[in-house]
Amino acid sequence: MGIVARKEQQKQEIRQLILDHSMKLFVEEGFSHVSMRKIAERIQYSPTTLYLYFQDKNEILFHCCESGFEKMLISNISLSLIHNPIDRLHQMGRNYLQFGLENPEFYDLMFIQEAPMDRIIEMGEGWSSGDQALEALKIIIQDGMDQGLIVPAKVETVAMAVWSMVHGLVSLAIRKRLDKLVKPIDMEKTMFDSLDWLLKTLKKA
Amino acid sequence: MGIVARKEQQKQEIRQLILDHSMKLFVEEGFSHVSMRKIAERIQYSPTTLYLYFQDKNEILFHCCESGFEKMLISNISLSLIHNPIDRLHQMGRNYLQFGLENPEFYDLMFIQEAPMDRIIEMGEGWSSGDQALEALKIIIQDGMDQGLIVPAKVETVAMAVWSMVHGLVSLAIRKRLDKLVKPIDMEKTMFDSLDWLLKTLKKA
DNA sequence: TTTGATTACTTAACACTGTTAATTAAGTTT
DNA sequence: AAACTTAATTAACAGTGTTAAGTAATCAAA
Repeated sequence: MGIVARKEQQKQEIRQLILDHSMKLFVEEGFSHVSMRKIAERIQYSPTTLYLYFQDKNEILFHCCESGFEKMLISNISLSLIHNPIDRLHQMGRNYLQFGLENPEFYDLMFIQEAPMDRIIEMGEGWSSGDQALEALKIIIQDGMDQGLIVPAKVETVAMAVWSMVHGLVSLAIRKRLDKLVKPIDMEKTMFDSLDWLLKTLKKA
Repeated sequence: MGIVARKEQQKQEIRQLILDHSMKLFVEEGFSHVSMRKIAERIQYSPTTLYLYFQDKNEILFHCCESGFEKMLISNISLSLIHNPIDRLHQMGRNYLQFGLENPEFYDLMFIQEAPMDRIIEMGEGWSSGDQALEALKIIIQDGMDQGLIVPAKVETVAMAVWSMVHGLVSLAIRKRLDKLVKPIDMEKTMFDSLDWLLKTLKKA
C-alpha cells in the first residue's frame, strides 16, 4: 500500500505546515491576534480546510504548546552536567526564567491560557512533555532533601513552591504587573535576584 | 445648579448599574463569557449605550478590577492585629491564597488578564489599590529584615519573590496546571502547605 | 409659545471571530 | 465509462467590540 502511505504522509505534511505557520503567527503577532482565518491565509488554504486536519482551534493551540515544551526541554539538557541538587535546581530556575522572557508567547500558551488545557482534559491523558518537566523537578528536589540540603517536606509541596515562584515571576512580568514594583529596566535583573534569594534561603536551612 | 447636579448623579447611578451587573456576570459566567451585549441585556439597554458611560470594554474591566482590590483589602484589615512581621506576612499570604481561590474570576481580572492593564497604562497613573497592597507587602518585609528575621536583600527583591510565589500558586491553580502535580482533592491543602514551607525556610535563616 | 439646541438612547452597520453544512472538483476503483 | 471516495471550497450562522447615523425627548432662548 505505497500509495496510501504517501497519502498519509502528505496529510501529515499539511498538518505540520499548519502548525508551523500557526507558531510563526503566535511569535510574530501574539496569542490574541491569531485566528483560524489568518492561519489559513498564510498557508493559502480556505479557513475551513484547517478543520479537516484539526478538530478545532484548541487542538492547534495544544500542539503549539507541545512544541513549546520541547523547546524548553532542550534548554535543560545541559543540566545533567550539574550534580549538586541545589545548583542544579538553581540553574533550572534560571533556564525557566530565561525561557519565559525569551518566548513570552509560547509561555503564555503553555502556562497561562486555558484553551490548550481544555483540550488536554478532554483527551484524558496528555501534557506528556509538561509531566516530564515536572518529574525532573521532583527528582532534583527529592535528591536535595535526601542529601539534607533542603528543608524536608513532602516533595510535591516543595516542587509546588519552587515552580509557583518562577511561574509567578514570569507570568507577572508577561502580564505587566511587575512594572509597579520595579522600574522596567531593573525588572529582569530583579527577577533573577529573587530566584537567587530563594535559593539562598533554601540552602541555608 | 441643583438640576445639573441631579443629572450628574443619575449618570453616576447608571454607571454603577453597568458595573454592578458586569461584576455579577463575571462571577456567574466567567471572564471569557462576558460581552458588551450581555451586559446591556441585563440592564435593559442597547449595547451601544454602554459606550456613553465608558470608553470601551477595557474601562469596564478596569473598574471591576478596582472593586476586586477593594474586596482584597478588606480581607487584610485584620492583619493590623499581628505584630510579628513573619506571622503577619504568613497570614497575608494565606489571605491572598484564600482570596484567589474564592474569587477566581476577580483574581483573573486583577492579575492575569492583560486587558485592564492596558487601560491603566493608557491612563498613565492608576492601579492605586494595587500599589497600596504592594506597599503594605514591602513595609512588612522591611520590618522583618530590620528585625533580623528575614535573609537580608533589597526589599523589592524579596517582595517580588514572595508575591510571585503566592501569585504562582493561585494562577497555576486557576489555570488548571496544578492537577498534574497533585490530585485535585489535595490541591488546596498542598497550596497552603507550600506557603507554610516557604515561610518556614524564610524564618529559619 | 414656538423655535432651536442639547441630551439620552437606539438602529444599522462594519469588520472581525470560531465553526458547520452543503457543494464542487479531482482522483481512484470497479 | 460509471460509481465511489477524498480534498477543498463557498456560504452561512451566531457571536464579538465598536462606530456612525438617526430618533425621540427635554431644555433654553426668541
